[in-house]
Amino acid sequence: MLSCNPGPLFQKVMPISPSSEICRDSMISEDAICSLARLIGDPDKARARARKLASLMDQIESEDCEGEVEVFKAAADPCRFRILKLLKEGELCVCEIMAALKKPQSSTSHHLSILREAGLVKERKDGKWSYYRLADGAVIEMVKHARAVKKK
Amino acid sequence: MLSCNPGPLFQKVMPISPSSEICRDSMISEDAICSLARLIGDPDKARARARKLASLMDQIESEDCEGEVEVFKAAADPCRFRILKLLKEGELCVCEIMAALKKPQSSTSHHLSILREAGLVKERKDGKWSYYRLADGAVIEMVKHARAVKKK
DNA sequence: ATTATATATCGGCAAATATTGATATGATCT
DNA sequence: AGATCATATCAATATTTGCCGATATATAAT
Repeated sequence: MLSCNPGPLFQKVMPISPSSEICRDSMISEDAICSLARLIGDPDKARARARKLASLMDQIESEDCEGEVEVFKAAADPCRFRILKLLKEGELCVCEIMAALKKPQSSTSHHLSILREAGLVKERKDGKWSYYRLADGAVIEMVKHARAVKKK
Repeated sequence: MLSCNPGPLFQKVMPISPSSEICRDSMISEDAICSLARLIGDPDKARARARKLASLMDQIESEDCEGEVEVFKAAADPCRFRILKLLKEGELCVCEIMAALKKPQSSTSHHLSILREAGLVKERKDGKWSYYRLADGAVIEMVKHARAVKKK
């Protein structure tokens, strides 16, 4: 996989080796260390970079990101994104959303359940009707920034 | 599909019918009109609601949302989301990202290309190395709001 | 009670996406 | 030039996701 095996480059930055304290403390892999070998000629920089990478890796392993990913997944579909835009104007019942999207009832309901479980929309039952609305102002902000990203 | 066909409920809100000016002007479907029948006993409210829905539908048909959806799709994957978090701390080369994610080179490169094409990250070439960084502050803001959504 | 209505859920198929080894490209070093 | 290295792209497979008809559930009207 990694073509970056211990070789000439690696030898030159020996101060950072698999046996160094950076490796022991943070479980940083030999491959990772190895990739730092590109900083030839400056072992100090390489060491600093290894430390940084090590701390990033620790952070990544500890934090879970399933929640955020679920939110993005929910918004990452044309139908569901349109639903979010519809709901910006206020709450609507499934019937109306279905009509606006021109999708069958089962599809509409399914998309709504994904949005609901991800926390993007909230449901309010009233008799046999279900009304959906945006869960939070954060949803609108998120969409706004997504648009800003794409603008460039 | 729609069980909401012209029936007793529909008859009661006849003022809003497929032949009304709302229908003609905005291509609002009979199904949509029909779904408004739930506002029985208040044709004025129903008419207002039909107009609102009609304008929402027009808006939805005209605006394209592919850009935003592409941004969300790019962020909606655990690997790619981790990459975004990694890059919050500054630019990294593919080699380091690959090491931090513990994914093969081809996967890492592929994910980076998706992030790049969606506009979330930028690339800088330096010799044989490619350095990636977040494209914009808007990316961080977007992630922040996604987290806020999930917090509840 | 029976029927009609609004929504949710199931199930199977089709389309999209992720994964990864193999190969290609392009840069650097010897 | 030839070898090595970092990254990108290709191609085949595996997994996930969307779609929609059929069915289930629950509420309200008759």
